Amino acid sequence: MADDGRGAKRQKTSGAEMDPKANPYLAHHYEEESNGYSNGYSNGFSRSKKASSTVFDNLIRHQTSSKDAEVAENGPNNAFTGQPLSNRYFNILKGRRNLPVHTQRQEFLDMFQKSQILVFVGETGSGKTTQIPQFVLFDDMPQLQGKMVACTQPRRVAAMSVAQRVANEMDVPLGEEVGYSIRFEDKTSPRTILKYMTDGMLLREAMTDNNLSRYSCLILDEAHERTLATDILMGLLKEVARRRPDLKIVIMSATLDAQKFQKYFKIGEDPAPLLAVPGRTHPVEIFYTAEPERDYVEAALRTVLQIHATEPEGDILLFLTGEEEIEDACRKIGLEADELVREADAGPLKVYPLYGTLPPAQQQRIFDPAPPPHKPGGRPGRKCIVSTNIAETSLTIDGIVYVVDPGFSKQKVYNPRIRVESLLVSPISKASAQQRAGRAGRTRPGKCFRLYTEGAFKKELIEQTYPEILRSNLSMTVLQLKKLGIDDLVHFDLMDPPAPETLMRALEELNYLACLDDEGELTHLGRLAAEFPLDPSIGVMLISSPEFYCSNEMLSLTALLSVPQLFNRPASARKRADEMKELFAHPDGDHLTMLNVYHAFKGPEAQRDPKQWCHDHFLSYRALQQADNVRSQLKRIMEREDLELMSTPFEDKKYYENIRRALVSGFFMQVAKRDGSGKTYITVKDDQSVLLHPSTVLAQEAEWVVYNEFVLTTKNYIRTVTAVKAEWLLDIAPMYYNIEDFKQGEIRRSLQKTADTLRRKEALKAGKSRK
DNA sequence: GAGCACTGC
Repeated sequence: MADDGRGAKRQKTSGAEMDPKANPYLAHHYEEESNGYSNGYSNGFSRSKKASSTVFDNLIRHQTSSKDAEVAENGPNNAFTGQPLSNRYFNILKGRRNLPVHTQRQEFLDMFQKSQILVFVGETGSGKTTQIPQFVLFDDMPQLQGKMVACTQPRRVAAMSVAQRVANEMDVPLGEEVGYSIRFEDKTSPRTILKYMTDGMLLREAMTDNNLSRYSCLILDEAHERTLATDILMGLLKEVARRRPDLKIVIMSATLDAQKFQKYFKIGEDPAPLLAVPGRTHPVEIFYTAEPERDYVEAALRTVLQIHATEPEGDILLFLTGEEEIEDACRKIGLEADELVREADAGPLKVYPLYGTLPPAQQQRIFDPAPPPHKPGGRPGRKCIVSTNIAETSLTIDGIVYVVDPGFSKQKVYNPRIRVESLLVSPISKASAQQRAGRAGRTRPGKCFRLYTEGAFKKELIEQTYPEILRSNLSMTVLQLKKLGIDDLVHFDLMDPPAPETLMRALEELNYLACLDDEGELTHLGRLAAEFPLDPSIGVMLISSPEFYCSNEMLSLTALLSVPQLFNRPASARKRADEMKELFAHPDGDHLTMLNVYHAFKGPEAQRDPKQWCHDHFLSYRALQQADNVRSQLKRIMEREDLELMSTPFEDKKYYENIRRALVSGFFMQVAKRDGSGKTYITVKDDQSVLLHPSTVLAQEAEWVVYNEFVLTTKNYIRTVTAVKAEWLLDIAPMYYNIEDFKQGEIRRSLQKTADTLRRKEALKAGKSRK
């Protein structure tokens, strides 16, 4: 179909695109509309043909009222598609009109129309995440602009489930007018006008489109969570708002911290306008323990079973800290509950684990209804969800009446002095505890059992968890900011600026990696590294790998390093699991072992029944699948950037050596040297005394090792280690291994010795060749 | 002799 023909036809027939020229308020947008956006829109065109006119014909952008929107929502046809609205739609609509946000729709519109930036505070149950973006749609009419409204979420599951919910509310198939976009999955189409996405995804988009020009309105949800991506986006949006006066911004938050957001987004000297909507939650009765609990997992299990045995109907939500703890607890609760059924005639109890790395299908199971009684009239069944922090915020599960809160979660902590990021089980904040308790009052009055004393709550818990930006290694963030075109990092306006030392560390690290030059400017390598969703050191390693003839292998390894735990080691079968791991072990280290696992996984034997094969070999099928996913994403980027994919032939005796050398090209700052002849190692430059993690396959003899991570538990461990040679360090990272920069000691002596030997060898060679 | 919450076109 010819372009001009389509354009003419659209004006007459597409309701959503109805004669923009006739509307003086839209005239200036007409030109934009004929670029790009119209391409795919014509595909879905026949659908909207039936609607010869729509409610939007009579509305003026940014001048609508809540009444207008309500009339539009009342149908009988869908305002955006022209299709007749379903019965389900009208049923859901009734519920939506009962949400607290609904009563303030006009107030919201007034503020939205008046101000470029708006802070919106809605407590849980206010309906803000689902309703506000829809309020925006009816007034902002992105479909007439060829633009979209985006609503960011810190987590993938939330983006997916909210998008599904809103698609239902708007009576459209998910992925059409309403879609979502997360890593590995873009469920949107050219028709999409409302897109839920992860905050990280929007940040990624900002790197290629610094003005975020595809959007007419950006809604940052759950801003109070202060994820790294949210914090950077907020700083960025302040700048984009200046460059794009047409862009509307809504910051949504759940807590009392609203003033901080208002002040940060001040317009001139005035704080950004604020709209607060009360939540709708039922009262939650809080119980504390009289004495501190020694073993919180054990106490949690006891509490769950007690609730099941004695409390009236209602589902249970238990917060624990990690995957294994959760799986373990689920098994134990299941067993004990069966006993309760047999011995005390308790109702059936279904136990579901919930954590981020769980496959989506299994995550969905938490929404299954509670089991019915064993026999008619018997004691009611209930479900118990054992979850990480993921259930604390975005993911809401209706029907929860009892919350068990041991008061811990795994949190990232960063120590800039020794440049170590680690996960630690730490006490939660008061805000978190309140959030957790609130989960019990979604559908009716509930109870929250805190497994700590009231005194501990009041005196020991901090008010708010520190924002992530203050707890992270910022090398990737700094690289992203550079890529986003932020040159002056020191004056980039962040809500909570990180310590100067942390920034300096990041700049220094990027300089060593040659991602930034001595002036702090992005280098070609830095620009490339920013294209990869990887830590800069790993990105650099991958980019350099063609020089070591092993980019195919490094692609696999990089993918493996960015997914969770590969090796399963269930408490019940540790010995078997270790034996299986031995099958893949490479004497030179864990990186090579992981690579062996991946190759075996992709081999014909495993591929006959990969799930079973993984199970038999105590490997995480999910992790390997995820690695495969990551690998293809990284491969696409490699190809796009013209980085060559190659391998050293497996028969070549340099096959593994090349891989180990390539490891050094990225990990040269994560190197440790054996201390004398003992078991301890010393990290290069930071002089930390560390031990090889007991999970390593590496024999203790290795003089020098590169390590993937530092694990702080009972002792200082380095995990995932591979043996390297001192001469490679000098050869591959001469800038970092400039011997004069090292203080006197074992490491310097050893490097010096290596350098001397190398020089003698060179001299010998030169002498020989002269003869 | 041990433990990865959350995210990334």
